[in-house]
Amino acid sequence: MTVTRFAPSPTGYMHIGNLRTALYSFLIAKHDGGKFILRIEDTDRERLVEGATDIIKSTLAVTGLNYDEGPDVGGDHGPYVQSERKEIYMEYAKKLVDMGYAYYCFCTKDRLEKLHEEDATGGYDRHCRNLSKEEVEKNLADGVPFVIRQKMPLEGVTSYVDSVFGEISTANSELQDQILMKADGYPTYNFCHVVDDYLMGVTHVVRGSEYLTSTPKYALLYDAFGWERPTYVHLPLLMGKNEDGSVSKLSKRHGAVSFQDLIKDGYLPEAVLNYIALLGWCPKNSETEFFDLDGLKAAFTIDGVSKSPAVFDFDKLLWFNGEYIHKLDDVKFRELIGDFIKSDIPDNINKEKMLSLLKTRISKLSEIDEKMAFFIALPEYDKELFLNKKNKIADFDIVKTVLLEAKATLCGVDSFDNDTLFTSLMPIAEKLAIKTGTLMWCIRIAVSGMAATPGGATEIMEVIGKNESLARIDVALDKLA
RNA sequence: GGCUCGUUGGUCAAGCGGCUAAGACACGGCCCUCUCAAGGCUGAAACAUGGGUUCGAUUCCCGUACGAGUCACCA
Repeated sequence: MTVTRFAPSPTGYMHIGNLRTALYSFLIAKHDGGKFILRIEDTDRERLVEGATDIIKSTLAVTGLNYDEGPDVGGDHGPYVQSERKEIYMEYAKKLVDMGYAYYCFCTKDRLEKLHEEDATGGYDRHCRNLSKEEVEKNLADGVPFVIRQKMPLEGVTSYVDSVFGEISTANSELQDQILMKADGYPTYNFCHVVDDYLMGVTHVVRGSEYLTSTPKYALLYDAFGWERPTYVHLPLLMGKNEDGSVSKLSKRHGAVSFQDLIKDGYLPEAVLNYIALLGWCPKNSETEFFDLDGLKAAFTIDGVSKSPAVFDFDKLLWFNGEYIHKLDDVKFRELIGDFIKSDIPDNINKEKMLSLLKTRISKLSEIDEKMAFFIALPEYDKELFLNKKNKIADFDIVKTVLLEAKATLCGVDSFDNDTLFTSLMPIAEKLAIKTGTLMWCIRIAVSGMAATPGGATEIMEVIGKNESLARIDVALDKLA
């Protein structure tokens, strides 16, 4: 059975790149009907951020990436928080020492720093690699602080096959005797993720390509323990576009790059998920780009993952988001938009009508206030706005005539709905021998004060009601007087 | 700097030895229209570069350039 995991460290917000890793990891498991595990990697005690784990969990929850095993869900391989597994790692590390694949190192941080100053590219000089058994025992007995390092082979080459990038080979001489267990008794990522992945039965290790070159070290660990190596699936990086046109790893300076920032900005989780699924992966033989989670589960295969980094394009995300919003039914839309409406809506406004007018004209929920402002209050505008070449409105006389006629007609209309308004006003066009466009242009400018509006003149009047419509026409007439 | 990986239009990308080199976003034009949006049609726009291999290379190999990643008691 395919078993994958998402193993974030709780150091803050949920980066969109992490979310994509979680998504792909989830999809690889679920495409095969396998299991998806959440594991919290909190071994760096200094970078821990309060509440970060909750953000991770809630993000997975709202995106539907439900895990079969994990903290607060349980499972046969718990605990799922690494700080609660501390003893396990020490046990396995000692096993490695006994087998000759690791060793105690008593070098102080000061010594390491000095080493680095002398030769910045040299790395650790393996000073403790060949300490005698007696020396080690004595130090241990004396309580000298220690770390445990992996004993890398000095010669030869280590290779592994990545299912996205193919065979990756590294000369063992490139490999540092990396630290497995830190002086504080906690393991490093380099060690504990291997132990946990094995113990939890993870078959596919899915992670960003920044691990591509360190994976040989992990493969060596599997070999040392005599464990079968997992399938490695490294994902292309997510990039952001810089102002000077260059690209670099997607980060805060590129804009809102955490999932919660995006949501706060009015993006829909479904749209975000759909968009990031397509960053670095392409479905086989699909003519649509629209996928919900079930669609992704069915379509996702590893051979569709690309090797080259993908630049995050906010324009396309925005387009996707707009598409998702437009497809919402009105009830759902009203529910979602509620949190984003900050302004007070006066009683004269037909809120439902207004929102359905706006629904197809916004691309993210946060645009709502700005887009509906003119319904609430007539904006300042200049009478020049009435002039319009396309409708052959070259002077204000015709505008005035139209508005006077419209006012007269409107006063006698009681039912201010779109259809009634339209059929009531149309005779004016006939009477004045002008086009519908010309007639409605004048009225629309008067009731909106804007050159471009969501909806036509009659729809706007339906929203703002009779009194307000007439009042706005009077304002226009005043301007033209 | 060493090592590793990558390179198809501005962006996401299909392609897996022979194609007029798909599609999507963004951009331009036209249509529709009660302005806008949506929708329909349409246009411009790409195989980094030099060598091979081959009857034939975007596709395979090597070099170059460019880009990225990585070289922590961080993950």
